[in-house]
Amino acid sequence: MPTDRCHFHRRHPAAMRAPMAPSILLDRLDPAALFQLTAPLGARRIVVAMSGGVDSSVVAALAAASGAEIIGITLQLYDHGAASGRKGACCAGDDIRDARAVADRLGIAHYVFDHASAFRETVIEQFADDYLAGRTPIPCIRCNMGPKFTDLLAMARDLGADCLATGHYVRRVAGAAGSELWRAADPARDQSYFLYATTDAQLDFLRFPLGGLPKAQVRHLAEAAGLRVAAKPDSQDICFVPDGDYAKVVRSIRPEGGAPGEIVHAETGAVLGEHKGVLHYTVGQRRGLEIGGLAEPLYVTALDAPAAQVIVGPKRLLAVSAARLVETNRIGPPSDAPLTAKVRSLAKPVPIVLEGVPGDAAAVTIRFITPEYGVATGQAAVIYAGDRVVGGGWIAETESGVAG
RNA sequence: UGGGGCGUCGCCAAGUGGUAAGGCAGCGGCUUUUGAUGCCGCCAUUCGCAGGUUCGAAUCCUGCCGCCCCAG
Repeated sequence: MPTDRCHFHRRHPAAMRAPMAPSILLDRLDPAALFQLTAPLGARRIVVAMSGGVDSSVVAALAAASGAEIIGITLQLYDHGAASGRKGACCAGDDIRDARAVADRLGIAHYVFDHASAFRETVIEQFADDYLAGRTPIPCIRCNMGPKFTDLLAMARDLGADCLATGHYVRRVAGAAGSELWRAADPARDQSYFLYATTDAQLDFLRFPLGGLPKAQVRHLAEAAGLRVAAKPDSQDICFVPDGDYAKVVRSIRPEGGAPGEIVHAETGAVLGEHKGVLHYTVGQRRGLEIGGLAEPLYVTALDAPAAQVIVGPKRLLAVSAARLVETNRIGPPSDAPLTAKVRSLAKPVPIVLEGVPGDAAAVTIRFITPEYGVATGQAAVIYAGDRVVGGGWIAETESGVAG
């Protein structure tokens, strides 16, 4: 159990209204296959990570229909009033109420743990520090690594669960050498990028029942199960940033950061203007520089946090030929197949050559066959062999140039 | 206070009698479980100001204002 003090909100299934009638839609899916558990499921205990969104709610519904004993757990990750009524958030305020309502509806147990202080330390403060250092953080991965796949997973084990199921769109595939992590069947929904840091041990215990389903079907399942979250908007943006103004969050955490400075041209060294703080920019960014009068748009090519400088230049200066990854993780066996890598969540995987062996926090270098643009330190690079996640790491350094 | 040049959207800039291109910046939207990128849309009834010529001018004429250059 994590160090956080936990507030229990135990719901006793017996005290609930009678579970809903089994849905035809749910019946069509084989629970044993969805949750990768051996029968009889009646003897199994599944913990479901419930964020209050559609996806994890459907996982809970699928689990509830499986015949296993189900315990829903929701982590309260933060609690600023501004978040409570917000669309697309998770894990605070209304979302916790939604999760509880879904659990009630399904007739399953539901615990809420106050995880706010741990989340603040492991995710939000790291997020702020990354920005102050001129990096572009990606808190969702840190959140998966810590609160979800370490802390919550430990809770599930303590509760005697056979597995922890989440609503992530990613597939867990039984391979010859153990569990493997694969991209979701629905490529538009794939979330494997956010899960590259999952360890083999964690993966062994995790289940992702939605990995093989298209999003539309998940919505239908939510409707069929009569879940009030069926039409809830997908979460997006950073969950703990109330209105998209992440800079405000950074300043509230680290008031000393965010000093204004010069905008400098990468090639001429000319000072083109002033910026309102390095934390407002990321490599590859175009908008917000407020420098006009040029024939070509200007992009941020680098951030020099110590000098408080934003370095800018034309798009061609964004070309990156290689990136050094640190704190790497490896999932499953190494692969001899041609590899690809994603350097942003929305990027397409591009062909790379791997130098070094990822895993055990080792540093490796990925070399792009064709130049990649907008590669920012602090982001993750995730390495794929086909649809399988081989591993990944944090981008610590990039090598500019058009040569592959 | 002689000569020459220029003054078109925040910036750059086309347009020299026919009823204001484009780029950059900005704004809005789409897309998106990170930050970006990308894409789409919007963005000067008005051309330093005031008169005049003309059916019609940012484009021609006059005056004024401002800026620049060369002379002194």
